[in-house]
Amino acid sequence: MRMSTRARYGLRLMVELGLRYSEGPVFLREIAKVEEISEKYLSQIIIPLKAARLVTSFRGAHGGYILARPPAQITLKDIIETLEGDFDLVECVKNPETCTRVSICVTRSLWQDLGKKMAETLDSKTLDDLVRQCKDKQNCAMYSI
Amino acid sequence: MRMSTRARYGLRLMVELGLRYSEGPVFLREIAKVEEISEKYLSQIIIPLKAARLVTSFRGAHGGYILARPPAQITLKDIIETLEGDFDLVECVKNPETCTRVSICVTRSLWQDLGKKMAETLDSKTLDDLVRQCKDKQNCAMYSI
DNA sequence: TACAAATACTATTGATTTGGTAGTAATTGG
DNA sequence: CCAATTACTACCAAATCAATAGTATTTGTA
Repeated sequence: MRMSTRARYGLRLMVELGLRYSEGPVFLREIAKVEEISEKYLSQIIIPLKAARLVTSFRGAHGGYILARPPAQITLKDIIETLEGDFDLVECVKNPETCTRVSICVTRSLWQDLGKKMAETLDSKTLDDLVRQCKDKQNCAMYSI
Repeated sequence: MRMSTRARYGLRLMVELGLRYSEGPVFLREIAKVEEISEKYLSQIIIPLKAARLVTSFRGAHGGYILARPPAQITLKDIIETLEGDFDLVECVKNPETCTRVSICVTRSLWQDLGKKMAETLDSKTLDDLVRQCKDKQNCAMYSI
């Protein structure tokens, strides 16, 4: 069971945006360089983050991206859910009508519980927690330029 | 984020074996019928469960499968881990040497935490919990024959 | 001992998802 | 006007998923 690179890269992207939140819009190129991720790929990953209103973009010269709100107001659940989809581990959790066995199946509630637990765990942490950790390390990517 | 059908079918398979644990070996054909899953596919899924010593098989006429130990002694973590792989959500959790950024990356510990939480959640439940739920429902698959 | 019924093993396959790349269009500050 | 940036569309190779097919092996029993 692995997290997709979309979610992994996207989270790193958000951490970088969090580190520079007070400095205004950041070029994707810089983040790509610092995080050693393809800029083209990051530009794909950031689309859903924009759509979810976690990130705001500015086009044209001196454009860039900035968090739509302070890192402390963005939970990791917000981010992962946007990039990885919801935490309904099986289809029948959200759409019970897609399975004829829901009334007799005891596994459904397990998947429901597990998904809820994952969501809770991620909802209890904010982007700011990661940003602070990064700053505490003193050697996080953005500062090593 | 979805659980694979391997894990979903495999768990249902294990619940059925749990329901009949006291009755000796069960034919895969019967479980396939009751759970409405392809017998051929189930025969693939049960291989890792056997390898993990969660299930014991008997070949030949009047063969079948039976749980290797009582349902109360099999956690759901045992089952899901066997079918879905470990709970290391990113490669670097288990193999830090595969990423040059582990020393500066703050996302690694998050993935580690989340994986651990999932494992804990599943480790706190046993197959017997699901078997009991099924029996309580009075209408679980094995009883509806 | 032959046979039927079951598991064990090996290979294949179509569909989907993943993890990107490439190229062009649109926007905008200077 | 131009350079720099985001936005959009299309494409693609590789891996994974969800099976299916067929054959081999084992074994209780008639």
